[in-house]
Amino acid sequence: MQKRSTINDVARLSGVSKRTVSRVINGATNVSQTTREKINSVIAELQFSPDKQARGLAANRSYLLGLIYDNPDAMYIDQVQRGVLKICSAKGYELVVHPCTYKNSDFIEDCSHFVKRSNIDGVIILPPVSESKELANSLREQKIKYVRMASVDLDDYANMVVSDDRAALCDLARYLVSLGHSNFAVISGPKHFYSSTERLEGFCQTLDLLGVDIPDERIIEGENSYESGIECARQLLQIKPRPQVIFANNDEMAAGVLKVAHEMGISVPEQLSIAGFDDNLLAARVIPSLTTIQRPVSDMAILAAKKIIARIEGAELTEENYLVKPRLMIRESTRSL
Amino acid sequence: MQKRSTINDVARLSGVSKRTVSRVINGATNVSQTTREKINSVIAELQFSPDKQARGLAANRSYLLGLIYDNPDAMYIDQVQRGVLKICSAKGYELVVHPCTYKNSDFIEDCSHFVKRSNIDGVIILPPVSESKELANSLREQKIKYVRMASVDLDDYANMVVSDDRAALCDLARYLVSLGHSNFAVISGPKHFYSSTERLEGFCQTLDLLGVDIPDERIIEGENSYESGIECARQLLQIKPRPQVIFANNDEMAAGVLKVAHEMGISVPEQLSIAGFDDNLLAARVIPSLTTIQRPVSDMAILAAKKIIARIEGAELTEENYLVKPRLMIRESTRSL
DNA sequence: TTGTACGCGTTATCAA
DNA sequence: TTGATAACGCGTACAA
Repeated sequence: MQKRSTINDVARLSGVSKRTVSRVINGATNVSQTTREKINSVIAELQFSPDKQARGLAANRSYLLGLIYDNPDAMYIDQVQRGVLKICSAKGYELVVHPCTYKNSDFIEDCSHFVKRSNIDGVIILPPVSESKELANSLREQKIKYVRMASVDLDDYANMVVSDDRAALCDLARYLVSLGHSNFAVISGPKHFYSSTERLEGFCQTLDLLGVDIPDERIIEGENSYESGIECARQLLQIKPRPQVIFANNDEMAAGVLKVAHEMGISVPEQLSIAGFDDNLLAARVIPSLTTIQRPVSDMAILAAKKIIARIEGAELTEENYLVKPRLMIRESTRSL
Repeated sequence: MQKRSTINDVARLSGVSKRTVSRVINGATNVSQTTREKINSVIAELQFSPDKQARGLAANRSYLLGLIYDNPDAMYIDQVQRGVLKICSAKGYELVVHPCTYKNSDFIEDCSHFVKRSNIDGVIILPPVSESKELANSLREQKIKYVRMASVDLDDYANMVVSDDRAALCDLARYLVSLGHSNFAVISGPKHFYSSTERLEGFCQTLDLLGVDIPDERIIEGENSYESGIECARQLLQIKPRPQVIFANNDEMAAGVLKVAHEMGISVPEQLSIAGFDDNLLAARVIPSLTTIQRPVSDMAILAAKKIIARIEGAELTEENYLVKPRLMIRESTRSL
């Protein structure tokens, strides 16, 4: 295996200076058609590609994108990674991952240390970490570009890709009411997440519009885990009259509800309808399969990657469409009365 | 925010040449105690840390580790990533991910292009891609160090971290026989994966030792997907006499079996015991929860990261323990007669 | 439109 | 034990 060819080789074989080669590589316009063609053919022949390190050192860029997240849902992460990579590897960037622990007290420090030592040009932040104002501030101070994926519009649109959870929950509420239900209960997500509030409000307000009320004691706060879903379900299912529908803030908790219903001999969906959120691996696999809401994760990831690269490369961002709408997936766990 | 301090700043403030600072940074021994201390204090004061790009350019290293995989199981990927990161970020490396598509004809080319353009110092390869001899060869030609995670020992031990699936399946077979079963069926994985063969053989040979035979028509080949599990289960469950136990090569397929049993009114585990492999998200969540085999994924990932870094840094690898053994997880889907 | 020359922040050779 | 100084491969003022 011979050594990699450099810009100097290309220059020499093309009979021009490396400055001109550099121009061609970086797509400068002021190069004559003929020399450009000559250079390109030599580049192709040598299979030359510029060295990232050297390039980064000279231009103060690393061609590395970061991904910061703390999400228990691995499926989500995987989809995001693949989506982002589709764009960024096509544009010559690599993706450096950084899972973190939101709850740790040194979380901000940990992330800002990461962006510093990794030298990334920009970073995409996933929910729920993306909701952290402190992290965004810290990144801004470090002059590092970021894009946050979230369920609420909590920053300049240039820094956001948001999924309209609220709208999706309106759809779900309408669907459930159309099934004839009026006796609802909710296991919400942790209140300190904006996404939980968005979903809860979208659901309740729509029910309210349709003339359905949920008493306060039938809305309890879970922790988005399977175990928490079990615990909350136990509480809700002993209220009289027993709820006919339970909406859980995510599929993990909905799976917990399913488990409890099974234990208690309550048949789903005959005696109880259950709906979740995420459409994760579980949703289609459990018995009965879960009615849930699917976020267009891949689309969001692609959008986020495009945005962060555009910003790194100094493109002007038009007020483009940065909002995506999740989709209701109707399966077996919900039924009409 | 001021500019980052460089090795020159450190040298100037310490009153030495930057060559000496470089020595201290890289832990060379031939520096006097006093100058070393002086330099270290200046480094601490300036919060200096060497720039990765420059370092890479000079030393022909990137301090980047790659992760190549094509695995449908996102949980597995996530665990591996976190495990690897635990080690590599502690040692000053970042992790660059590269999901790929094994089946594509340009798969080898795609991966080798990745290692070329990303400039990674070494790469960890996950199953099933890790079984590809072609990929390993291609990497070797490119003089790039790699570590393969797999179920079989198919390379020099320095390049491998292997999980002893065969041994785990012996355990499972013994357990199931101890339950009193003798009427078995298997949904194996694709035959072209070594892991499928390892598991199948480990299972069947142990049964054989225990005096239990599985007729050929009760061993069929699945594709490791949920849908494939359903299809195979339909086939197996209409054989007379109906199998009392089905082992599926992974949990996804086992979940498919569960689904079919439910459809056919066969109660699990009363009339049918089911076992899977992976202990993925599904296993503990489905009803009844799945008896399965858990790989110590995190341990393997950590081991792989340690190995690849040791090799990059030229450490001598002793014939250390590179074999880990998966663990039988007994849950609700299996029962004695 | 093209080229010269220098800088980016390190490591490494060689001499002192 | 230390220090000039040359790479490393590329981008970019500035000049032509």
